[in-house]
Amino acid sequence: MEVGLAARYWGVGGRRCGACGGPPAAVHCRTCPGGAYLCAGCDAGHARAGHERVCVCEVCERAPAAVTCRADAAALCAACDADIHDANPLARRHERVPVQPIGAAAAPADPLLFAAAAAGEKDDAGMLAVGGGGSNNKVDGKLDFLFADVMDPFLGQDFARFTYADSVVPSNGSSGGALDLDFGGAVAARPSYSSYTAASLGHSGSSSEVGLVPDAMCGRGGSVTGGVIELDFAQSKAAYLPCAATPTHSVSSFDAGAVPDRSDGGVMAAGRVAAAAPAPAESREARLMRYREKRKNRRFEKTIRYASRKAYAESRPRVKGRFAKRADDADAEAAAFPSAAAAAAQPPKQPQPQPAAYHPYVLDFAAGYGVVPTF
DNA sequence: AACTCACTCTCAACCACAGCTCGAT
DNA sequence: TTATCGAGCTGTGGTTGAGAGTGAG
Repeated sequence: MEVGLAARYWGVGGRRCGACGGPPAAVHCRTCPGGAYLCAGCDAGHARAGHERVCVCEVCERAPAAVTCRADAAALCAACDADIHDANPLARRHERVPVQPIGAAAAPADPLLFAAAAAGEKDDAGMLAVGGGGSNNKVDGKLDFLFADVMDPFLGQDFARFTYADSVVPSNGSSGGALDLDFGGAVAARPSYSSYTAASLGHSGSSSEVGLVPDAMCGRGGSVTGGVIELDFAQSKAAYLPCAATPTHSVSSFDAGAVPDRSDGGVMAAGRVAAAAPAPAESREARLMRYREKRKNRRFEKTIRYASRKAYAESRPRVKGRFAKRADDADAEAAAFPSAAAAAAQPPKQPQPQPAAYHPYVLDFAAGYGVVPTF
């Protein structure tokens, strides 16, 4: 990546508040002559005056946000939007909507927050609810979002809200050791660990290119202590998890982006993160840095959560791509697929040429019915 | 400009079943 | 409180067909 582009992505040289010159600008006031970049503190007066303001691009922090990307949960200026979303086909599919002024009237103002909540999406609804614990101050709640105090609890997490990314795997329904975020009791969202599997965690057990998520991350055998996930791979899946043989998995939250780096806000116990309130001590820069790091490390490859199921699926007989009953259940097979059974019963007119990748264990059931063991 | 046709590309649905979850006992 | 049981759910991959998109005529 070019230096200039990297500088933009990492927010180097973000705008300072045009009013006080102190903290980084968080909003851009359209009402002020020529526009004004304001920090949170200085923005309060403009808010009271009813000025029309939009948040600053969360990537470059140098231009007013033009669009809101729901998949990235970020407001981006036009240039950053183009850079980020032209990067690959998946990114191009991100749904983006024009950013709305902060003071705009309630409901559909920011689809990222409000439309999603209305649609009943738990994670986004959680973002809304976290704003002030079901805040009765709507304006403040939105400002909190803009200043990352709402979104931040999610910045360190990869949620299933990246619903347009191919790598997303719905978290399973377990509640055991899964990371449940309980933001003031308003919502319990389950993270998807898909984005930091292969590279971040260093687990790549499958023969394919996909990442492998250890089951311990998915509800069993995990513990969270002090921002570090300690995975106990000896607890389960030792039989088939390739990574189980090297149980030295202690992943820092920075590396994995899986656990919010909170020293004051969240109470982590028994695999449950209770972040009752945003962490005021953590700077916006740090949180944005973590968000960008996570986005940078995002993986779009398909993620395998259960290696055993993959192995079974690969070894399972198929009919036209669909799973079929086991080959040893021949009678049931004949009943289910009489044409195939009849064809199989016919002696071959000519010896069938063996495919290039012929495997002695491949059973050819009427051309197209095969058992492909992977062991 | 509007329409048809052929072709390419994308993506959801389908299937069986081991393993998991969770409520009941 | 703990253990056990069983019903129901989840996730896995290759193929296919429907639908969208595109370009030529």
